[in-house]
Amino acid sequence: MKASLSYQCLRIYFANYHYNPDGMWDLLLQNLAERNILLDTEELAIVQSLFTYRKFKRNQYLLQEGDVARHESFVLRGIARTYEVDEKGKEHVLFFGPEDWWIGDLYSFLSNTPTRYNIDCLEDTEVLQVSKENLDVLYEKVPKLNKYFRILFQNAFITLTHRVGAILSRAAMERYQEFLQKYPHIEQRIANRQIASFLGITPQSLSRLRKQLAKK
Amino acid sequence: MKASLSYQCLRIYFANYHYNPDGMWDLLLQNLAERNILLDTEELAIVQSLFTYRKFKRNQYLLQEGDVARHESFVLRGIARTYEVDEKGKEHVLFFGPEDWWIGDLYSFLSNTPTRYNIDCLEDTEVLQVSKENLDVLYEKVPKLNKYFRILFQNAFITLTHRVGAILSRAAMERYQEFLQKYPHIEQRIANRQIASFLGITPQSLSRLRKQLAKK
DNA sequence: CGAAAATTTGACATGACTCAACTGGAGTGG
DNA sequence: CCACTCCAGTTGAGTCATGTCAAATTTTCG
Repeated sequence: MKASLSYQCLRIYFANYHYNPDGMWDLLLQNLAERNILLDTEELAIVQSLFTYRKFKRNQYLLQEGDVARHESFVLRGIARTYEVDEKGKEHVLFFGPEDWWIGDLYSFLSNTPTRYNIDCLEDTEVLQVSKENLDVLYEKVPKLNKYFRILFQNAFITLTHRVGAILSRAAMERYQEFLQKYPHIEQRIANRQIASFLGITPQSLSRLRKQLAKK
Repeated sequence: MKASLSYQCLRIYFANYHYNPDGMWDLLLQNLAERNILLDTEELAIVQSLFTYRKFKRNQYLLQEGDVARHESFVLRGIARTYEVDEKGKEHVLFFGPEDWWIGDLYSFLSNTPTRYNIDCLEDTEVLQVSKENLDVLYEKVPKLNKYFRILFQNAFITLTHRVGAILSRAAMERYQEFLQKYPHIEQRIANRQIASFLGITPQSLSRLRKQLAKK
């Protein structure tokens, strides 16, 4: 199992000529380091043995409604989105997951129950994935990862709290401007209807907001 | 109906009026235990030395906009609310904090910056508070608390994600019914206008929803 | 280049908001 | 014990932001 896994990773390295094998772990390690989590050689080896590298094409799904989320994914390149489909068939974007972010359905992942969300790729996307079993081993063998994810979830909680506040108390225009200011890099890479969906408005409404902004 | 509710509150009030010092830590320890965090005698002593017990009256503030959040609070009894005031002076409830929950403004707490939120008590409320300095010491001396808060924030993140999904994709009526189902114990203790604010609608709209429900 | 998708625009509908008035219960003081 | 006030909740009428549906236009991508 482990052997074939390594082999597969190796094969993917070569298949993906854009990707530098030596640098594959840099982004994750940097992300850890930014939260003051520094791994020694042994810990790094454990991490490397328990994560799996995967590539997804644009429009390919990482997770589909009804399936159980088997992995959490750290995005190395590209951008994914998590969305929900309502009873009228409309999509509602909950998150964008560009490089250096984690994506997945935590609830499904932890509880082993079918997810209500879909996650697909808005660009060709590369990720490092960890399964629940492996993550449990990781927490066991590298306890400092508890601190890492504690900080990660703390920040996610703060961000989401702010987002709920924005939806509750600010008009669509204000939310759009906040979005532009907060995620300028994402805004340029994704379709307006995705942004509209994230903001909780229709593409038509967003178009009108943009028109108003252009006037000024 | 109203009478029995008042009576119940009264009963609870008297039952807890003379707080039992020996039992003060039970709720927190139980909360830890539910997440498989068990403290030995030494660790318990450390925790007890770094938390502070405080009582607040109904309508009293734990935190006011513009101040820096110096503590995170674990609610032992009563119920608090976190709300934001928009530029028109309207209040928007982000969270209710009944017993067994944590409340505070994490962002202000961690970054040492003035908060945009207010936290006040909807009932007489008792809490255990920890300051940032003490929490840092705690993480240092009782590393397993990283795991505790990691799990806590994980769950908070899941709950908030669900809430954003609900706001984006479901009508007011549906959100209200979800709220009733999810927090039946809270619903009976707080004013409708607080619930309306939490749901992101006006008290008038909520009143109309309730009328519709009653018809059926 | 050409088909499909995304965006924009217009006309109209609607759910939720605002403002204002009314109801009823809780608390207060004469 | 009643009159009075206060406040949450309810109800009604009119308004407004945003949604819906449909069509025109632009952009994307095979």
